[in-house]
Amino acid sequence: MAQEDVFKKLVSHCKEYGYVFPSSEIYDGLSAVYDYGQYGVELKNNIKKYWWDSMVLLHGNIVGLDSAIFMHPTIWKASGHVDAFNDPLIDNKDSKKRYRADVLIEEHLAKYEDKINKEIEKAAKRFGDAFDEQQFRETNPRVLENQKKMDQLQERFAKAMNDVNLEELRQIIIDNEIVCPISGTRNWTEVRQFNLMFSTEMGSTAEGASKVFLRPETAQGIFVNFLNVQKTGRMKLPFGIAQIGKAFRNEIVARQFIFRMREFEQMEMQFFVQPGTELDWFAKWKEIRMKWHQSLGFGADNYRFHDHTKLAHYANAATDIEYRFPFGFKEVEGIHSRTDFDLSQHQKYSGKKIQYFDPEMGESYVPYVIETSIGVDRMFLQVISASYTEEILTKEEGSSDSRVVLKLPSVLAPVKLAVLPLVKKDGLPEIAENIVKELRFKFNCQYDDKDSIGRRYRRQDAIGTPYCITIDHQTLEDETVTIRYRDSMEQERVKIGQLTDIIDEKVNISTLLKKL
RNA sequence: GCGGGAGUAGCUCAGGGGUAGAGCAUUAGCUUCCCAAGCUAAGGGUCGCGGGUUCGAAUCCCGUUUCCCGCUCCA
Repeated sequence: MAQEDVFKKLVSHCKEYGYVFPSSEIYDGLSAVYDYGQYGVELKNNIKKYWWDSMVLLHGNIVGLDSAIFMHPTIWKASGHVDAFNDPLIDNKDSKKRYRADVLIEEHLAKYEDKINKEIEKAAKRFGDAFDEQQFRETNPRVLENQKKMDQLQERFAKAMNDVNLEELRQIIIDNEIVCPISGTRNWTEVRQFNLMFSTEMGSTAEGASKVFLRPETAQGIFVNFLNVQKTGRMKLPFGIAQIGKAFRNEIVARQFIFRMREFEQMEMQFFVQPGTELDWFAKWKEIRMKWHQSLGFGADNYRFHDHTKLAHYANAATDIEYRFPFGFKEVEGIHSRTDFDLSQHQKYSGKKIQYFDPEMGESYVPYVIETSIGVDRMFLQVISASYTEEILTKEEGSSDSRVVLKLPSVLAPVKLAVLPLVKKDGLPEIAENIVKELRFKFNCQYDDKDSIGRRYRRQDAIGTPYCITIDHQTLEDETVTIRYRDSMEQERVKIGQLTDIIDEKVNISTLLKKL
């Protein structure tokens, strides 16, 4: 089956079995927003718990934080989000290409510059040593003409950008007869602004309200709390701060199910280190994080690093951990060496000294930062697409049969076990109910006595329940039950009294953590 | 934004002017059988939305909207 079809089936499986629903579905949905259903939320919580414990529980020098989604607007000035991601975009209707309107105009300005320079070059050749560039610039009519046009355009462009006047930007493009480099036409759409960040009003009255942004990343909440955590926790470098939380981005297109959503959840850890040691720590965190992913057993071949050659303005090294999704290798987690960019920016904008006094070196400095940032939803998609399996089974008499099973790691599975009376009589349901009453304190359990036992097994397979406990007539005699394993479909007979220990050993999160 | 495809039951789809259908799923009961599809019954739909043509529209026409795929952007 084509991978694309597998993905489609996975998406509808998620909806049909209570993992992921399209948001606001009864009102025709809301593009690129999804809700997690009864099993989805359990799986998501388990993923978050596994990440949190691997960071905060296992590292004495990493602590947690839960900073607010609303933050002071200046934070986004300092981080560069306000200026760097506010591009005015324009489309050419013929070539269907989209451009940044400001870039088109800047390129046009550069053309005037080129023309002037060419004039000067020509003149320089002609006049030889006697050439006076300054005088030439001031007197040559063609240079003056171009210079004047350029200055006027520059002025008009700067004003339009400052005023965020999108209509004026379009008018500039039209007036200067700027054409699409591909189609060569001037058939332009309106200029539209794509804001990365969602904004809202803070303050209940219209007059007193001020604009605040919904955070586009959790990282800044960590940076602005650096001093609070460092001082109150008496933290010594190197140390880390971890946070799980929602973030919001106005993506231009948002697609591929929960891979790219407008509202999503991040698990970020910012690790503060001594300047100069950051690349060693970068390498170390690459290794740690890859190990975390691979501990889930989805196959080492399905992961790779994608090192960035083009770095963001704040980074001096960056890599992605990519997973082989049904639609190709895609980023799940980013690891960035962010230098001291963020803390320095906040130091500058807030006017507060954000530094660490290093007792060994006897001096203060702005720490460097290694960031690990993983998308919860992408991780969810990784887990579920690695687990989704369609199997053809051959029965003993030769007929074939199929099943859909989510082979989720037991530790992450939403429902750990189902307790099933083989038949709905002879006191078997009562025994099953008693077992559920006992086990529900430790595990997410289900009881089911509807339909044939085979159907009930298949239902549990579809939601990824790793263990089914079946109560049969032998139970009445010797207090044993069978455990049926989801992946192998094999069964094992055990004492009722042993169930807690047997299951706990398999589903306890520490089983995974010990592998790290 | 452009191009293409699609909206009929929870899911997969049929029906192309004349009473809204099937399979699976769901619920209740029967059956008691260790790996789906045994029996009986029930519930569930203003056929995406709005307008038009018509005695009559899920069906024809116009508009609109949502979703999916591709392109443009992505710290």
